[in-house]
Amino acid sequence: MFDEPITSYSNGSIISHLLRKTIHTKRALDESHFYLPNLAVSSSTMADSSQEDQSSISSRDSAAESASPGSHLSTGASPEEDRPLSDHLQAKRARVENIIRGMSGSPNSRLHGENERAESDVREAREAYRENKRKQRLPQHQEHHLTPPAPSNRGSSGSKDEECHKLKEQLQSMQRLLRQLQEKFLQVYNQEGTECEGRDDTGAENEDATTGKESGFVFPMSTDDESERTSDRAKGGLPDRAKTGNLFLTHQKESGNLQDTLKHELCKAVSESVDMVFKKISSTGLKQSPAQRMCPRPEHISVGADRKSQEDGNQEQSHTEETGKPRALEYYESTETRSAEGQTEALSLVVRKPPLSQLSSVTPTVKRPYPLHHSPFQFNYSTPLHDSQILEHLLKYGPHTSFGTLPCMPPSMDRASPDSVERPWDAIAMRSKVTSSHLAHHPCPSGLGPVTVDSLCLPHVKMECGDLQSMAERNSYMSLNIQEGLTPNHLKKAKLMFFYTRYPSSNVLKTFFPDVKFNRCITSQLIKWFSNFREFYYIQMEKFARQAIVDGVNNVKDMSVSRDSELFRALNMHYNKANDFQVPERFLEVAEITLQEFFNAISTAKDSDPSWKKAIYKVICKLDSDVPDEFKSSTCL
DNA sequence: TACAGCCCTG
DNA sequence: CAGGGCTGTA
Repeated sequence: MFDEPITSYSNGSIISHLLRKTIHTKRALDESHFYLPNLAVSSSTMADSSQEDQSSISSRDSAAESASPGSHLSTGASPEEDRPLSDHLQAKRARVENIIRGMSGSPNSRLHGENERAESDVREAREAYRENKRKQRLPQHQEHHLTPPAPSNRGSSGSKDEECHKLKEQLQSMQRLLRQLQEKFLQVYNQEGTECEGRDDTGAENEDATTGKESGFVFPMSTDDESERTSDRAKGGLPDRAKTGNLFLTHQKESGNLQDTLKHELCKAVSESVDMVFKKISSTGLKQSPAQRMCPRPEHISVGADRKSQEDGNQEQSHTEETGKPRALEYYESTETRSAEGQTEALSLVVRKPPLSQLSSVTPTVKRPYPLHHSPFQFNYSTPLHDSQILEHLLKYGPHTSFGTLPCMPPSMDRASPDSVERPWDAIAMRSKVTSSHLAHHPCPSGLGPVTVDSLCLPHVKMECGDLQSMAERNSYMSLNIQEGLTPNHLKKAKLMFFYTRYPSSNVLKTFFPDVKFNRCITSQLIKWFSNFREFYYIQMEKFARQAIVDGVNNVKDMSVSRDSELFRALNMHYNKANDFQVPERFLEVAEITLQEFFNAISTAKDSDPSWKKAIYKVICKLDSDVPDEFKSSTCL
């Protein structure tokens, strides 16, 4: 039954696979193949994931990253490949049991209605289900290169042992539930089989050939495409059957419908059970040191390879399934269902939530050998503070939903960036940069178009749906109210103020940046800005003055500055790039005076004096005019 | 000594 | 645009 490379299937597809196989063999299955002696794999996997957190995170991280996990898994060169196949199967079975258990808490689950045998377990699962409702669909974390040593060997804490024990028990109960589910499924199927007489074999094979290919390896999550198909079947199922005209078709539809429904439930349950496990583990991990909290390598490392291997076996299916599938769902699939052979437990599918200090060691090294369009966003990186809320929201409701429901998010911030492109992995690198340095000190509100992105130092960062970028912008918006730093809007405002004042005093700055919490650093930065503005200004003046002299201009009166002149265009481009500000006439006058000063100085060879410009500066600094009061408003821009 | 401002550099 | 060095000034 398991002689085919089942290990290359994803954890999601394994469910379909098991079901399909179960049907196909019609109870010929020996339970002992399925039900393995102990839970050593899964429990040790659990222990290992947390335990590795304690001991060898950084080294293993780097090793995992450099080891190109994709090829590692797809080629089957892993040492785990040599492990008894039963280990994987058992672990996966445990995982499925976990899923089934989660389903038992779902009101929609009717296929496995009575679970008296595992009543207490079900209750526990329900509680866990409720507990983790809010965290469902978190990206999962897989550990493919685990080498599971005994937790006690490395002195894991007692609470962790306890957690592992609990999880072990849960897994056992889930195994039982899975068996029940399989039996149920078989019952239903065989009922239909007898009804449909000799069709059974054909139907089973057909199931294998069609349904299996069609949806057996991905979760039929309620995408438009899939739900449409499902509802079609639901609509057509019973009536068709009554017609008896096409019993074969009827049977197919019903099985497909049932299977779809079942898989849909399983799909939901996967997220929930994974979240449940993660929650348990993370709660344990919080007691550890920051370094220990570092989780094993993120799941996405293997995703590309997994996907590839999966597609190798199910190319037609993948193509048909993926068209019209929301990105978010694809992402979940990619993380959930495309695990490879080492994937043993939901436990290891953990979202890392290290403290900020861990960011630099986590994010920059991530590589992703993954088709660009397959992963809309990555949330495996750390999620401090409100980011985590945003991520949670995204994970719960998908990337296309509004953030308006988030209490901390003004509804207006919900729009996605227009220039978003699918570059999820760049987004990873972006995030570390943004979080570690720029967002904190240079929050950047949107509204400046490309400037915004550049100012955030995100020139190569493109995010599908604008999720991450808009997230960054939301960060900026929120910071805008805190005003612990200067924003690009402040810079823009300062540049416009330069049209009035070239040498603003500290008091002027404080007056005209009332929304800025001034300290020595901020003041220096603002002063530096104006210093830079002046620098550019004078450089332009000198350049044009010299050019005029080269061009043979003799009379200083020929040196004028109008809105048509090149000099003005250069200055306007610098200080008023958007050209949405009417430059005051006074600035033209000052510019003209400055240009003439330079012209005179250069024509009289004063520029031989190293400090010849100082005299000009002395003149120009007296030409400042008052900045309009409109600039005092913090919302003027 | 502290600070503002300029210059140079990246 | 920012950082750092340098200079002039109070």
